[in-house]
Amino acid sequence: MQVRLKNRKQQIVDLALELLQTRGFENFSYQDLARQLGITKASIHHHFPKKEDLGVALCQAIQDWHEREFSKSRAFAGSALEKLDRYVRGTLRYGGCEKKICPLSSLQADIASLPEAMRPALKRLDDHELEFVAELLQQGRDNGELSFPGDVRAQAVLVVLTCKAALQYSRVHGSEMFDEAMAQMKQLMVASQ
Amino acid sequence: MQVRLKNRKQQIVDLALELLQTRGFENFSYQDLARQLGITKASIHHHFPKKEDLGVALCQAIQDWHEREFSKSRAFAGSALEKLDRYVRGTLRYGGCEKKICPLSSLQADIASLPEAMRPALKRLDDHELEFVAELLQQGRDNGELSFPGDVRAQAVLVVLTCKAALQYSRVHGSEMFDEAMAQMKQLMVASQ
DNA sequence: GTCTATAGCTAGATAGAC
DNA sequence: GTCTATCTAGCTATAGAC
Repeated sequence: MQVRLKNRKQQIVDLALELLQTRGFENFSYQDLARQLGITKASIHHHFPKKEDLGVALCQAIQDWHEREFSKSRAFAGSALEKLDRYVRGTLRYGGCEKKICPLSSLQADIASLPEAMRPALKRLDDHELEFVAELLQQGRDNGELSFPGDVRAQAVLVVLTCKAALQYSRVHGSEMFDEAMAQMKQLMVASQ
Repeated sequence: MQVRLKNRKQQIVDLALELLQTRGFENFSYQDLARQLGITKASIHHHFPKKEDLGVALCQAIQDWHEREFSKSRAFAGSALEKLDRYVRGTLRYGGCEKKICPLSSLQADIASLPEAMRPALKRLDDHELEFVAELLQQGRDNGELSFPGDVRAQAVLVVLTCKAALQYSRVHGSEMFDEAMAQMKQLMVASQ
């Protein structure tokens, strides 16, 4: 029935997103999805004929997540530092635990093997995120909460890059490394110049 | 003959390292290696019976590279900033071009699927690299070239993380993003406090 | 050291019954 | 929408000839 179709599709996307963050796009299979959902591979193929189709749906799901989170942040009546904290502890992680990295980092790592259709989507998602963080930093610098030299965009690149890599490292070295990196980053942006 | 054995083994490791940096450990096969070297899969298995054995050899090769590069840097009579530049443009890249990321980042991304034997090796390699960069930053702060708040180790984490992520991003967004991130990072370390 | 041949498995994907 | 059955292709790995 139509109702279950949507639910099932959503279940598949949710699980695939989790496997993307823990194992990478090329390192989970329709078999993995089928087993964990209690259905067969053929059923997954019914919803997403090719894995590439699933990949595109994953990008769309991330896009939706971004849009929800970014507009929540814009509506949130807090300081730039608080918003940045919410980004670091929430948005960036996509409901993540210690074993999950950012789904965009995961896709970047597999870029050479990724289906062609996913690459422009990935680039757009990265750009969208950078734009959002740049907006945050701009606000913070304007009202004096943050201080850093140079271009806002360049600093946004630095912040986003650090967050992503910190998630990747913390999977190998423990979450203290994530906290250490975030604390140092913050110190640089309130102490500099 | 013994002489060719060593050469062949080295050829395999060199090529595997390149594929590790471009595609990831789980995304190249003995078939890929065999094809590009003009031999058969069975021959690769002669040198590295299991893929895990090849993986361990890759870690060892990276370790050797680190040791060579780090001691060259220590012997180099330049400023801390110059040494940092050499790290960013040379050591970090492992002979890399625009399509290659750091081999350690690549292994981190695949951590969940990696053979058990490679994980402690990966952690040790990361730590070794962090130690080296911390040493550089310490020297730079001591002689007044660099200035940054907080712990040297924490700043080293920040620098290394940024470099690694910048390589990953630049594969998707072009090398200008790498340059932009490095420039901003440097600005923060000479301008702050 | 390199080869042919092959085992055993898993991947993505499709056809067709229900 | 989900199933069984099946296909093709790729993977890691091994045995044994040369």
